[in-house]
Order: sequence, then structure tokens, then C-alpha cells
Amino acid sequence: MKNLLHPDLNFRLNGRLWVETDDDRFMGIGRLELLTQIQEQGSISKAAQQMGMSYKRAWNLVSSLNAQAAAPVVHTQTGGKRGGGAEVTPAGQQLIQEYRELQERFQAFMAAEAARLF
Amino acid sequence: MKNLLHPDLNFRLNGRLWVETDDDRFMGIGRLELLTQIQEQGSISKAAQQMGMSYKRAWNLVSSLNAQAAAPVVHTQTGGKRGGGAEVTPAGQQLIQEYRELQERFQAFMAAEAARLF
DNA sequence: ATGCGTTATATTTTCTCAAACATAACGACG
DNA sequence: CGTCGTTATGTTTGAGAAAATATAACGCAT
Repeated sequence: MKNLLHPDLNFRLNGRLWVETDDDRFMGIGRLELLTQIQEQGSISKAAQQMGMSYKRAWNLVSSLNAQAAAPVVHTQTGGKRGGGAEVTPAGQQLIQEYRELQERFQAFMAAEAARLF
Repeated sequence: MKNLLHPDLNFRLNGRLWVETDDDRFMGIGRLELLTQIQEQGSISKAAQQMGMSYKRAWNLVSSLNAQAAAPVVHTQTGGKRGGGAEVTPAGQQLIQEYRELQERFQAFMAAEAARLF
């Protein structure tokens, strides 16, 4: 491929990987980041803010995740101490770990292919 | 991952892979399909029509490809027999082949990961 | 009780990207 | 020389997604 590419430009291989159902996305790199932020912040709104995303969008993602999981991956509470909050359930933590590992293998795949291509 | 997923839904692994520069995409599955169609049809407009995409969009993609390649991957001619046309150059054919092979390895990767996940 | 920060949710606005539309130029061919 | 199908390119429209805005409810804490 190297000989086909314009010599002045800097080429790289990139990609996305996700788990989907017939009519919705389930897990992807963005949702992984969101779950991680929720874990760290203990709150959907803080996680959204941290990621520069609207609260509504973050909430929708959490809702989609929970709706498609066997058991909720994020547990939320309205009102109470600190106004409420959100925490990643054990199932959610397992999801984070498994997807993170998948993502790492994907990165390795891309790195290997990039080495072959360029 | 299997135990985390809602049993009523059908999950699958999907993804995209592409070659990019700092400020544009160079090659991806859509462009591969377009190049293939141009090869078959001998015309950008027919290829676009075949893919249900506007001619302008197809032309823009071809323009982007040619601008980033070391040598044009599609050669076009305005006017003349059949009103003009487009053909994939040898460089373009090599690009098609190499990206197709990459895409196949990517599919294999995803299949292997899916087998592990579900 | 009142305030506070959060979840939950609907509605409106804005943004972005592709489609649609509109022309012009080109060159063979009848 | 006019027609035809194509490339080439600018402008406008439209659709869908994301953001912004707006409320309400919740429950601890003061």
C-alpha cells in the first residue's frame, strides 16, 4: 500500500468496534468511556460534563445499556445524599473489563495491520 | 460477556476499519465498494446510482481518493463516446486488492472475537 | 420547610452532513 | 451543429442527531 500513498501525507489505520443488536447499539468505545467516568464520578451528570456531552445524551446511553443487559449495569438513585447519584454495578464492572480487553486486542490487531500496510 | 446480555436479544459484533490522514479519510469499506462499482460500470454516475448515492457525493469521494494517492486511482474523461466515463487505474486496482485483503482479515478478526464473546 | 444536586423526561433549537437541485463544459456522433 | 450522457462544481434543501432548554420529582441536610 505504501507506494500508493501520497508521500507528503501522514497515513494511519483507524477503526471502531462495537456490539449491537437488531435495532440499537449495545457497547462501544464511547459507552466504555462513559461507564468508566460514571465509576469515577459516581454521577451521570458529572460523567457527562467530564466528557463534554449533554446529560440527556449520557442518560440515554445508560438507559440503552441497562435495557439491553441481562441485569442493570448502572444503578441510579434520585434524591438523597449529594442529590442522588449513579454507580456501576458488578455486572457493569465485568462489562467494562471484558470490553476493555476486546478493545486492547483490537488495538493490537490494528497496530499489526498498520505495520504491514505502511 | 454472554451472561451479561439480555437473553431475548440477538447480539453481534460489528466494526469499521479505515485509512485516514490528519484531515481526511482515505480508504474505507464505502470507498472500496465505490471503486468496485466504477470498475464494473465504467462511470461515476452509474456507480453512484447503483449504490443509491448522489453523484456529487461519489465524485467527492473519487476526488478525495485521487488527491491523497501518489497517483490517480480513477481516471476520468469528460465528453466523447458515451458522454465520457471513468476507469480504475492500475494503482486503483492495487488499492482495491490490498484493502479487500485487509478487510477480509478484519472480518476474520471479528468472527474470532465474536466466537469468544458470545 | 426549604434548598440543593441529582435523576428523569419532554420540548425546542442548533448543527451537520448528505441529498437535491442547478449549470456549465466537454467531445463523439448522428 | 444540435443532441446526448457524462464529468465538474456551486448552491439550496432536508433529515436526523445532538445540544440546549425547561420542568418535575426525589430525598437528605440544614
